[in-house]
Amino acid sequence: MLDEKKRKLLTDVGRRIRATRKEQGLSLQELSLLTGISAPALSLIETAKRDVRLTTLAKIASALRSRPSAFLEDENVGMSDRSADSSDGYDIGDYL
Amino acid sequence: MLDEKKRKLLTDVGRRIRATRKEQGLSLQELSLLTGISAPALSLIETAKRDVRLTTLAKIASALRSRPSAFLEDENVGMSDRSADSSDGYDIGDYL
DNA sequence: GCATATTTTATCGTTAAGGGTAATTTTGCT
DNA sequence: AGCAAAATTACCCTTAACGATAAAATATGC
Repeated sequence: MLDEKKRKLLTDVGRRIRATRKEQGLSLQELSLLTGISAPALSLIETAKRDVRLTTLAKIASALRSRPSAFLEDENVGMSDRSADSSDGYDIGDYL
Repeated sequence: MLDEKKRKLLTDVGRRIRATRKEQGLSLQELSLLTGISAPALSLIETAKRDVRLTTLAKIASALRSRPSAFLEDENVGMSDRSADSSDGYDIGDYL
């Protein structure tokens, strides 16, 4: 799974996390110490190879003194109506 | 895990999801069809018994024609024990 | 160039997310 | 009150997140 939309979401989040971490001059190891999340796991998250859980995102946001929603801010408001096919669910608006 | 802070985060998110769903007059089954997420799973999420993944949150947000960050809007910054080097501004101590 | 730090990747193990189903509880409505 | 719809809970199952470690790749500096 990890189709196009999911990829984009995770890519965006990962990119923002990395940008924030870099801004603060932190290495993955240092962020690992701050969050309790292993450096390899952080790498996977930042490179969009892992579908992070909410509490994990919260830990990262916290360590970076930010908010979880700060990494999610895209203004893709659901535009279309929602009639899904329910095969694998989703997509409704195709948010992009 | 699932300590106090995580609980609060998940409780907040679940409460907001439920509120949004109710506003739109949807049952868990209906939302299940829209999202592809099973009704039991949705129930667990809304009642803060499950640590939802990002893409799952995105599916729900999409079905509710909302944004993932809409469910996360909290002002809790920093549960961290990060030494305050405040390179960027706000240093809220921690939330809760 | 070489040495070093940082990051990525690869395994392995544990734990939990998520679907499915069924049973149970709760809510709503007449 | 009862009945139906909705929601919760409890299983089982598969898959993936996450930590740990080590190894490999990729910067970064000397």
